[in-house]
Amino acid sequence: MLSRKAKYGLQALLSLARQHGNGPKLIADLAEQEQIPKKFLELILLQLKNAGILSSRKGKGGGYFLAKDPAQITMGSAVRVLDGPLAPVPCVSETAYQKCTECIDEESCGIRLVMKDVRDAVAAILDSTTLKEVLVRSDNASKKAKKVIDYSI
Amino acid sequence: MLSRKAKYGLQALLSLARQHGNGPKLIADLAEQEQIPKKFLELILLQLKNAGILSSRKGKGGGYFLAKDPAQITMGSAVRVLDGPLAPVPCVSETAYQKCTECIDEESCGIRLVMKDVRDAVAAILDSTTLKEVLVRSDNASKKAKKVIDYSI
DNA sequence: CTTTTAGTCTATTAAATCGATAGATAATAG
DNA sequence: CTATTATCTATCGATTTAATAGACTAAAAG
Repeated sequence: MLSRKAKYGLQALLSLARQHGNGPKLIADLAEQEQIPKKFLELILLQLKNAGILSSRKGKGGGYFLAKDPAQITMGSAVRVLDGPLAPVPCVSETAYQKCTECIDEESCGIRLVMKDVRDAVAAILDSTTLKEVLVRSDNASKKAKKVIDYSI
Repeated sequence: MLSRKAKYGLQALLSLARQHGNGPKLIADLAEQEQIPKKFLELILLQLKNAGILSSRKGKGGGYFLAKDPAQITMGSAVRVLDGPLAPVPCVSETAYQKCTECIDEESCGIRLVMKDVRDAVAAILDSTTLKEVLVRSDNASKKAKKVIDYSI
């Protein structure tokens, strides 16, 4: 399950991606537009900044902006920053592997075998999907919905 | 992330699947063999029973056993019982759909589009993997490991 | 060089969830 | 009836989550 924090973070990233190139955006504006508690959003943005996904400028004309191109930022990287590893169990995580304390034979653990498949499937999707792609897909979906309405007139 | 409860539950199910047909197994035995706190395991097994995955008998000669054949019980069904929906966000759940309160246009929500893919991928794996298959895969992995050892003698 | 602007840091809180435990109760076999 | 074994209800402490508060720092403007 995606935490509220991660969801807020993704919303903010997508909003920043949409206006990428038009200078920084204020936390306050972002909070209002996306309906996110401002103080909570501060922490989230800071975390994304510390992870190298966002950059910021202080003072007048300041705010937050993407540190890289929207096509260079994956959903997977953002989720990992905000919610931790994608793997359902630590013993199949590629980025934060941890051995099961009680598991005797990791190689033949059935749960592990299945959960490894799950992790790989999730990672394949999230690590290959960039903010740019999400915007495109979202726009296509809007357009499609609009078209349906147009036809119905 | 898989909860400890779900992990314990899957361990118990796999153990029961392995000796399916040989009568019921005591909670106490299961708890000891799988190194699970007995009282905690009671609740887990009960939950699986109420979901129709396990059956039980009280009194002497009693215990827990699978309600269906191991090839009829999927990992997905067990995880849903113990950890709830597979979907990372409720608005893409097939079994427990809930609308996002704040989301204006669900159809074009980028986060939703991606998370729907994630849900589908996870569900495709877990809903198609049965306890029986997990046992087979686990045995194959053990055999393979053993073979490596044999060769090395 | 002072004021305003806007991000940064540290701490705290309330509520929810998680993992686990305790003890009483109900059903079944012999 | 008695021993056995699952079932129910309640509770507990620890952790995590979501959110808030307030002081601090850096940059820009005048």
